[in-house]
Amino acid sequence: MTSSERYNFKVIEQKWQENWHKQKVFQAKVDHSKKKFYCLEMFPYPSGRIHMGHVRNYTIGDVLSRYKSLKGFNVMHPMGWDAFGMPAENAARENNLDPKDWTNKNISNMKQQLKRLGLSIDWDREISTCSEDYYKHQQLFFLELYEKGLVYRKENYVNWDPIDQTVLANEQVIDGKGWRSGAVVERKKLNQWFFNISKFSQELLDGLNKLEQWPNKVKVMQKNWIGKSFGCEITFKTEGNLPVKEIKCFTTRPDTLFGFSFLALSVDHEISKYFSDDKKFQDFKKECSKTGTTEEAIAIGEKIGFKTNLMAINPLNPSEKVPVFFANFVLMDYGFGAVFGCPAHDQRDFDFAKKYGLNIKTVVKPEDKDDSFEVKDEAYSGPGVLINSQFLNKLKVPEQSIHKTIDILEEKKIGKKKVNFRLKDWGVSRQRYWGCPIPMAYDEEGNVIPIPKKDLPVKLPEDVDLNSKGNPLDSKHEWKNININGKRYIRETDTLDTFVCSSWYYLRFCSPKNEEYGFKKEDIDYWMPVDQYIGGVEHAILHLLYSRFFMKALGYKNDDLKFSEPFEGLFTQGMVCHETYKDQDNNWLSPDEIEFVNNQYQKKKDPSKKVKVGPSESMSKSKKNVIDPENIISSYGADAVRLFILSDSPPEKDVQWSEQGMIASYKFLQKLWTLHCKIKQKIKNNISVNENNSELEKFTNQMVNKITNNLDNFNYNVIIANIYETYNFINKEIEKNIPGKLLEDNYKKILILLSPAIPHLTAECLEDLGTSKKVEWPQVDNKFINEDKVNYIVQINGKKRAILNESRDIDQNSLLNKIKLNKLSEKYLKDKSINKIIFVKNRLINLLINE
RNA sequence: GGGCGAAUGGCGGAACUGGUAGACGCGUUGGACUCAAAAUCCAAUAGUAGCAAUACUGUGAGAGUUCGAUUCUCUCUUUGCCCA
Repeated sequence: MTSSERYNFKVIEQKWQENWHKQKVFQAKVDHSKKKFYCLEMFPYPSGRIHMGHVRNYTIGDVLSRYKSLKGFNVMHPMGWDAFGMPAENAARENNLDPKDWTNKNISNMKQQLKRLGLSIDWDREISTCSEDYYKHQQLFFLELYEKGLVYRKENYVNWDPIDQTVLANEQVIDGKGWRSGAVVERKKLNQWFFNISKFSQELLDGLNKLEQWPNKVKVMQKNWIGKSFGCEITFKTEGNLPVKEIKCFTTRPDTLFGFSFLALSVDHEISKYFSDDKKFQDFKKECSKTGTTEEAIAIGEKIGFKTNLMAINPLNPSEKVPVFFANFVLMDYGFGAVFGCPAHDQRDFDFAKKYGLNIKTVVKPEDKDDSFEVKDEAYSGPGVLINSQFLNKLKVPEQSIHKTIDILEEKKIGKKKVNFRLKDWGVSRQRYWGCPIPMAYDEEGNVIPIPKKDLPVKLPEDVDLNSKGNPLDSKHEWKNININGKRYIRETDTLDTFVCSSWYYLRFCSPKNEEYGFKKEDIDYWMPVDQYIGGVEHAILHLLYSRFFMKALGYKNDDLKFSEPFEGLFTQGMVCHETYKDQDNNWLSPDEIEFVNNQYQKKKDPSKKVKVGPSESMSKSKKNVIDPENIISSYGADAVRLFILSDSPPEKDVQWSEQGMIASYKFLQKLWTLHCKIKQKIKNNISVNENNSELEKFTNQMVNKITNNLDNFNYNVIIANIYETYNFINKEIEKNIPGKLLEDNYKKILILLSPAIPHLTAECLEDLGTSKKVEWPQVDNKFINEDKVNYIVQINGKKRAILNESRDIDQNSLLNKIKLNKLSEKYLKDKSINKIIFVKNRLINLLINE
């Protein structure tokens, strides 16, 4: 392309993308002489088309990868596909396709789209979780974890969709109904496979402290999710007509034991076996199953109970006996499925006690109230002092009371100090076709046997009937019935949760082609851990916690793994938002259906219809406020899109999509090219002047400093501002006479500074200047950072009155003398005495005078 | 209800460990070019007063610490996210 032409992004972007591809510029190889940098963005689900969220995510990662690479790191920046999951199965069913074909077609389409963004990805490492090459290793990991005792099978409640005959994830239950069938979801017990993640609760919690480069909020979320609570296990003696002598409870508030007024059990508590013939209890149990399984549903739902004839004895006050209930708000997963109720100091217990007319005894008063304080309309759960609690009275709640009570209970051998975690084991069974088969089988008696490792992989069968009710694998008899060592078995037909696939993919990228095992030790020893992981904050808990667990599980009883945390650095980017539009009938409208005429929005085909503009929300198909990246890239080019998506907001915050902003970025690149042509001409003319123009050099060095700092701190929006600043400066500066060599050197440095954000245009410019060798990130010459002259702020009584440009490191008295020579002193200091002077070296001077 | 964060021009947002508030972009206004428009270029753009130099006010509200606070502390308001 010759300099006089308008910048043609279509030609140039394609040219460089091909160039990078042919020369394998981004191919990563283990090289122990260089420091590695593993940059990973969360891999996409192959839905068929990329969306703006991907553009933002991968642009951020690309800027980082390119920058690190220019800085001399050996960068690995891979990409793959989170390719198992329900959408493929649904799409396949609706359109009568094979999920595999559907997925692979989507992958190839999305790959093309990603390539058009000019990402510095090593495509030789591409992986797809639905390929046999990937999931066979996952099956082996499953067996390894099984051998280590980290995988087990148990009965558990699930959200069951009675129409689709399938298990639903919590997020697929909307208002208590199945998201697709609309059927009322039931709680059903199913045998499922579990990963023993709770075994690592403490480790997962402790590990967070080491993750210095993680956003604090993510660590806090994980900490809350793991939910370590410190409390006490108390054994209550019981009396009644059942052969039950005692019930174990876990509580975090043993100090309120004197306020004890009932004991509540989960309907699944072992005691429930004595009620199996009790019709009323069974009805009650059915009623309970209508409340969802989430903690929130339980908190909001009405509290109901079923009274037993048992009485529990307060261990600290044996004359006191309280009723034992089954209650819907007690979960078998928490503690022992039994809690003691103290209505005065827990709102849930309070509501329950009111409903069943139970005693409400106040045992904590706020510090500022006297001992006659009584809980009336709502429970009091704040801090204070214990009252009405005999020997526990006057203890401070919670600092003293909990520990002290536990000590007493331990002494009396009634209770035991105990730590409890909220984190539950990870149920990984899914009753679906399109997932990784679980390599297990059952004999005729239902005993479990792992599939022998030599028989792996358990391949997902093809040509299944997706329209069959329930799990399609169940009716695939020729696949299901197998023979191992001459004995008949039935395969496990559940497949693994797709979160399992994404829990170790970062390892696979290190050895994507390794046949024998999921990774090669020498590869992960070099590349792992991931130096920077980038993705949406919506994965703050599950995916990141599961990945952390998987790493620990692989390292369990295995000394080969040298690290336990997979992601050294984490960055969570914000979403891409757009205004929402509705017509008069409250139907969502997409941005292409409307236009802006005469200061108002109207429908394109029907200008008489008014359009309501709603708040800007994250782009989603349901609200139709999506912008298709492919169209945008076609109209404006990859560099322009990259520039815009980075420019408007800090990357960790949401960004507002703006067509005007997009156009501005596009125009700016045209201006940059025009400037490039001017500069090239100037270099060519090579004016030899003796003038020593150091302004350009100074600016360049300061900009190297600024952009480097901003890159290091993820201030990518500020980098774009720096790029604009640079343009503004140079565009003016080149009007001056600048020696050709000086101009060329500085301009090249600047192009390198811009290259992580806009790689195609800068590559073209560098080539146009005849740069052929590999470029490096420029160094800062500190003499340009610390200038000889400094702007001193002159304040009088704390108010800025002037700025004096004086020599660096000037002392207070010299500066004061300069001020006295200035007209400033005439105005402000005449006939006034200076009481005090505050002098900050190279910054400011503040004169305090009498008014 | 609990935890964490946020609040700066018309808008998105800058401001290093307390030291020139509003970088940069969008929008708006005026001008140049043009028969005209688009594109492009130049200039202005926190508010109030003033012809102006300039002065005063100003970072959600109120207090506090300080010579000096967008930045630190406390209270409140609004708002976002997570958990319930």
